[in-house]
Parts: sequence; structure tokens; C-alpha cells
Amino acid sequence: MNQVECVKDPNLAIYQGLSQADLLRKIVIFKNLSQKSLAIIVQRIQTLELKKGEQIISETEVAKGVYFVHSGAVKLTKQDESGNEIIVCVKQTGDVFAEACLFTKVSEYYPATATMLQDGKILFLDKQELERDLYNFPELSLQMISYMSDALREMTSQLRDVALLDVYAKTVKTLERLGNKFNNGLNRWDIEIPLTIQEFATVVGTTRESVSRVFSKLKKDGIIDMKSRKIIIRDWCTLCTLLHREY
Amino acid sequence: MNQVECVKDPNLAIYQGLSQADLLRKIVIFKNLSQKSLAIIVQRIQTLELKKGEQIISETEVAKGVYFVHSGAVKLTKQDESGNEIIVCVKQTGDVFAEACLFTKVSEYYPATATMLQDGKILFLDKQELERDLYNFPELSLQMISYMSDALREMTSQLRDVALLDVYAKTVKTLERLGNKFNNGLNRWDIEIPLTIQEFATVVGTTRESVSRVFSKLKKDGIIDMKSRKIIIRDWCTLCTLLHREY
DNA sequence: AGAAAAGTGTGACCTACCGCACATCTTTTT
DNA sequence: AAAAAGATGTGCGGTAGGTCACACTTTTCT
Repeated sequence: MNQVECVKDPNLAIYQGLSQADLLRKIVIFKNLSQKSLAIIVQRIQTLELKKGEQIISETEVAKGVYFVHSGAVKLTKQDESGNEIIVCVKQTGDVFAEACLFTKVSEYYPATATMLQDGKILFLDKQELERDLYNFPELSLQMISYMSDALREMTSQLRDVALLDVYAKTVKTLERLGNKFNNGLNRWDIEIPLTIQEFATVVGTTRESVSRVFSKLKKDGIIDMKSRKIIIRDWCTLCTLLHREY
Repeated sequence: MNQVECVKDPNLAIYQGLSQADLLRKIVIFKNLSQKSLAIIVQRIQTLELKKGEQIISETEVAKGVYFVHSGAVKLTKQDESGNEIIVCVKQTGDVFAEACLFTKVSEYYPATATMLQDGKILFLDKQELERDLYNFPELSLQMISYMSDALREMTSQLRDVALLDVYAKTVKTLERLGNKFNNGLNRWDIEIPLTIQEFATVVGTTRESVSRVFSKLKKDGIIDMKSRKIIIRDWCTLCTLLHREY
């Protein structure tokens, strides 16, 4: 684990078979795969170094493969006809995205647009090659099914929240959800979410202004804070009580 | 809110031996499985005959297995704390549900509540047994991944619609979506959707009254109709143009 | 068939929140 | 360091759509 973080020159990793296997270990669905199986897959992986704001894939583009977040964070967005945007999901180190393009017909588009929220490394694997790997390594298939189970489950909860809750409740819930996701170091204090209020609003499914108003209150209570275009959760404990206390 | 009168009788499970292999062929993920593999799985399948309105699983219940719709239709719902309900998804002949419980920890709940919309046969397979089958039959895993891909993709679109569209647009889109789903016989005319307006409203994520108002217009234009607590789409072609014409 | 239960249609409020406007604050660029 | 670009805070209508109320229709039950 420490070795992974020690890679100084990213380009070096691309040519060193072994160290790239370590890159893959960061991805949940590869974590428990045997060294042998991994070695085979590694050869086909492409690594992309991307900067904040750069677009990885677009929902208007034919799906070519599946992506993995090695480092940094990624937002997945969808638009309606009039250009309004919603962030469907935020992906983080270890996550997979565009997995919904697997086993679809070749002309199918990507399910969403993906954009970097922070600088980071993204791994790419061609659709057909991953499909073959899934066939050859049953453990990998199971991991994938497990991962998709979680994704589906989370998405149904999100759908319920978006449809039923008011802006205040949705905002707090989204803070909890993303807070959990970005609580890397297990430090319960000062969790950073790399989103602006504008972006956060599109996760919640509301307007910038509405979120801003809710945030004003939360800031006053010392629960959250903002610094350099990130949201910082200062008081996780209180945050989690907001919705559960009786009215 | 309105509690469902649940008559769940496990004794209704019928074991029908070999002819059950044919039952399984109706399910998308089993369709292309070899006769041999299928024969093994069949032995563990349980069949439930259920009536309209009967509850199959609840989101407050520990997940025991995965279900398949042999006939009839099923709604999957979630509730928030105050009892408001949303229909997350409607499942039909060939579909799978509760698949999100695969490979989760044993104490995990079902992701949603499932209730019959029409009389029908539901097949059940124990979670652990299906997990083992997935490991043993790679083709089955691939089918499952493919199915979950579609589910994920559809869900992201639905999330976008719920968050961004107004009631009119959401209603029409939902009619299109469900129309496609229930257009069994490929007859483009008179597609029946086995939902009341009340239920339909919870799919759309709005109130009964709002849907009723939109439906009034659509009925006046001869696009839809209602008969015996079903929605009937009379003019599919016009329905599909409603949202796409310029304003 | 008749009663009870469930679902529907529509008008009249009422309110949450969207959209606009504009000032202010923060970050990036040059 | 100044300028430009971007993000945020907040007041103020306007309105889509939620809520309530009640009459009416359709389905189910006995």
C-alpha cells in the first residue's frame, strides 16, 4: 500500500508491469484477484493522468470501455434536452464507472458524462477485453456483480430522496452521503468534499441559491465550512442528528 | 401511509419438478443457459403463486434471496421516514428483482418493498445458492452483469427525469417508459399499464391530483384512457411526439 | 343487487422554491 | 498587484405543484 503512494514518476508506472499491478489493487473489483489473473489484465490497462475539470467521457459518445478511479475524484452527470444538468453520482478512489456499458450493443452510448473533480489517475479497460476477462475469471465477475449491487442499491435510495424530500433534507442527506464517501483517512473531523456549491446543488437536484441558503444556516451552526472551493464538514456528529431528531 | 394488506403464505410455494425448467427459460438471465446448467439450478427454485396486491418482500426484512417474474407484474417501492412512497421500478415477465442483495453481508435488508400489481407466478432462489451458481456458471454471471447494466442505465435516466423535469414532462416520459415495458404483444395500439393513477403518481414522483390533471388533457386528446384500474395508451404515436416537438 | 371500499376529477387555497438581480467575496490569470 | 473570471449570499416576486375538501364514479365484497 505504501509502495503505491511512493510512485514518484507516474510515467514510470506505465512501463513497469509489476507496479501497475499495484495500481489495480486499489480498485475494489480487482482487490482480491489472484496475482496471476491480475498480471494478465494489467497488460491491457491504459493509464490516464487527468486534471481537474477535464472531461473523460461524454454521454453523446459511443461507449468504448470501462474506467477505474485510481486517484482523484470524478463526477458523473446527465443532461436533459434544455441543458440542465444533474450529477448522478460521484466516484472516488477504488470506484468503477461506465460499467453500465458492459454487454450492451456496440453502438450504445455511455450512460453519463464523466468529469474530473480533482487531479488524478484514471485507468481504462476496453469493453470487449473486460467482457472476456469476466468470462475467464469468475471471481472477477462476482466482484463486479457485488459492486453493481451496491451501486443499484445506493441509486434506489437516491431516487427516493430526490423524489420525496424537501431541499433542506436532501441537502443534509447529500452531505452525509458524500461525507461518508470522502472520509478517507477515517478521521471523523474535517471531511473535505471537492465540490463547489454550484456542483453540490446539481447532486441534490436543486438550485445553487437554495443550497446556499441551507448552507448559510449550517455554517452559522459551525457544522460545515468552505475553503478553496471545497465543502468541509466540521461537525459530523451534529450533522447526522439533524434529520433524525423529532420535530 | 396506506398500509398494504399482506397475505404471505409460504405454503403456497409449489414444487413442480422438471417442467420447471421451462419456467426458467422465461427469465432473461437464464434464457441462454445450457440445459445442463439449468437443470441444476431448477432444483433449488421455489415457485410462488401470488395475487394482485400481495406483498412479496419488504425493505424492512433481511434479504434471503433473489426473485424472478414468471408472469404478472411487480412494483418495487421505497418509503421515507414519514411514510411517503415512491415506486422505484416496475418489473415484468422475465425480470429479476432484489438482485441488489447479492454478495452483501448476511444481515442486509432488501433494497425495496415488492408488491404484485397483477396475479402471477414469482420464482425464488436463495441468495447463497445463486451466488454459488454464479461462480460455477460464468455465462450466468455475464447475463447477470448484463442485466444489471441495463438496470443501472435506466435508473440513471430516471433519476435525471425525476430531478429535472416538470410534472407534465415526467408524466409523459413515464407513460412512454412503462408503455414500452408493457407492450408485450408488439401491438402498438392499446398498450395496458396495470397501474391506478395513484400508483402511477408515485412512479412519477408526484401527487395523485397532479397526474389526474395531466391525464384529463391526454384523455381529451384521445391519447390515453382508463379501464378497470388500468391505464390504456390508445395513441402511442402522438404520445411520443408530445415532448419532442418544438415549443 | 346493494353496500362498502377504493379510486378519480376538479376547484380553491398556500407555500416551497425557482429564477432574477445585483452586491460581495474568492480564486485565477496576466 | 491589478484585472478578470468565477463562485457565493441574499432579497424579492411569481408560480408550479402540493394540500385540502368534497362530489362523483368504478370496482369489490357479501
